[in-house]
Amino acid sequence: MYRLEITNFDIKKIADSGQIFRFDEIKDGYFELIAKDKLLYIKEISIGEAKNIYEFECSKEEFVDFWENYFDINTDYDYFIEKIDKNDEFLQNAISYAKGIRILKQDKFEMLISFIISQRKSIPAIKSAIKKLSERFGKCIVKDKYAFPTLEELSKASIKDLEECSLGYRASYILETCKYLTENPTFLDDISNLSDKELVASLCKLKGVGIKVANCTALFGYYKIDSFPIDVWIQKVLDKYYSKGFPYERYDGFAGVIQQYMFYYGRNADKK
DNA sequence: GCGCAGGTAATCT
DNA sequence: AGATTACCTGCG
Repeated sequence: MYRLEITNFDIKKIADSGQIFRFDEIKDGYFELIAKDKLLYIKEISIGEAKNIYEFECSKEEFVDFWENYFDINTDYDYFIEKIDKNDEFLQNAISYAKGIRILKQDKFEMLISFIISQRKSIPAIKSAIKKLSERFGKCIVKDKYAFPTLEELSKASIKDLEECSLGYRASYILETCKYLTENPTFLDDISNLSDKELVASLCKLKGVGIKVANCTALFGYYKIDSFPIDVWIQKVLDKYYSKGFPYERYDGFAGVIQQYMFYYGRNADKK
């Protein structure tokens, strides 16, 4: 057990923020998360004005070794929030609603495949496809819980196997991407040294990866927090509130954090 | 029953 | 370059 009292950290919002598909509230205030070959349960103890308290069902060592970095605990999100334009009404609303979201440091390969799957799918459908894929090709962590498959594991899948995981036309995208990565085993690591722009361009070379999927992979798999993925929700926000242009320069270096606040608020609160 | 969902690639103007 | 369209499947 490891208890944490912390600001700008809200598990429920993070689980529902669209950056992760393997994080669920399985009972009220009780969460299940699968990352790499780790399974973690988290209990919400209290949600406060400033700080929230959580109990992580793991040792302090495991938390410090892995989860602290994974949850981006040591980044000062107040710094980002203070930089937001006080006169920007939409962003101020978004912040008060979405405060608590952090950018998780997830696995590159998992993010790439997950966001290839995500196209033209609703979140429940994405989650269900990833679950099937993991159960079929990933390692068993404990009974009924499976890790996301590694490249080696997923490469064993035939097009038929993949289609059976409700992937539809995305099956060939995943097959070809796995094939390319097997032939170029250091590709995903090598491109991490590139500039954000070159990283996204490199990812776009993969079959089934366009600008949106590449940006999501960069933001959530490479922690390139300046990436600003534009999906239908963000596009709606941009059209409605920033028809004269969004001030990207102002948020240079952390636009992805702002994007997450905008997305969460736009999708969950600012409907229509 | 049927339109559409956190897009991409191919094929047009 | 920019606009249009097919694409699998599951959920509402």
